[in-house]
Amino acid sequence: MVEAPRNTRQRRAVVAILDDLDGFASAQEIHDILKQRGESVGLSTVYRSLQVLAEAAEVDALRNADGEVLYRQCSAGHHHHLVCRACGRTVEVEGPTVERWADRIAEENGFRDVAHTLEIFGTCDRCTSNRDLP
Amino acid sequence: MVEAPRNTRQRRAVVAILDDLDGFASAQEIHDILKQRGESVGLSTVYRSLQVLAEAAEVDALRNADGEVLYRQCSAGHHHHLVCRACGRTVEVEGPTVERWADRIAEENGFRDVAHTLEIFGTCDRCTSNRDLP
DNA sequence: ACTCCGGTTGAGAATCATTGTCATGAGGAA
DNA sequence: TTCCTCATGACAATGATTCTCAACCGGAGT
Repeated sequence: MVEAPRNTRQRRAVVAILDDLDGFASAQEIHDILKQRGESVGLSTVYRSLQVLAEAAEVDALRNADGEVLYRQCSAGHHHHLVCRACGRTVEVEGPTVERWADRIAEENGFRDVAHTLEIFGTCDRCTSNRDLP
Repeated sequence: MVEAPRNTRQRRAVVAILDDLDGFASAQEIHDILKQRGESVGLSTVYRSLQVLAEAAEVDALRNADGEVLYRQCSAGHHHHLVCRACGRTVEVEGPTVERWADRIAEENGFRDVAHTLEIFGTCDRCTSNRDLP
């Protein structure tokens, strides 16, 4: 039988941050924000909490171009992301055509246990207009 | 003016490996193969060569689930990959519909300098039948 | 409210891919 | 061949992430 995770201050704090943020953020960024808010949580615990949440599909995880893992609280169901490289602001998008296409391609080539990654990166309008400021 | 890269034994050796392999491989794997073949090349040099080749778009690079960067000599032009998680064997695929979809989504949301990542992972038929061998 | 058990925490060490350093080596143009 | 550079490679350094393990605390039972 699987044990329900305990309701600790630390895990609540991490979830609260994810609630507030609207874009993707790294574990280290979340750790910093927690420190700023005065409800410090150990870095290891931040990583562990995010892992658990990601496995439970309560948050989405993806890698940026530098290979860092970013996390975000998302709506349920399979979807993809349009992510601002600069600020992490994110738009959730659906691509039912893409899903079918990917599965068909995989099947045609005899691949099993298929998964796919699809993310769109760009610079959002806000960050574009904030260029070259002092 | 841009200098042409020098034609060194080490770079030739790395390219030769990429020629032989048909799937994606990590820098460390390529380094190991070079060592096995007796034409040892420093690990730093393997990394540098692959970086240069990737920037020149002579090889494609992607990250596996563990965050490792994998390299492969691919055909020219924009395309995506169906990659075997177990052996790295790869099928190049095109998805013109996906490209247009991604660009349209980004534009509709005011994002600039758009790029996208799309990879399909699975277990290929060979690796599926090789399961559970001694 | 008290106890106790086992999951949870956190400071620091460890891991591991990747990058930086810099003295030495070797393309290749003249 | 000479010489100027860029390239190489052994090694150190980086940085995100994971591991370790003793101390801690949530919460179920009493």
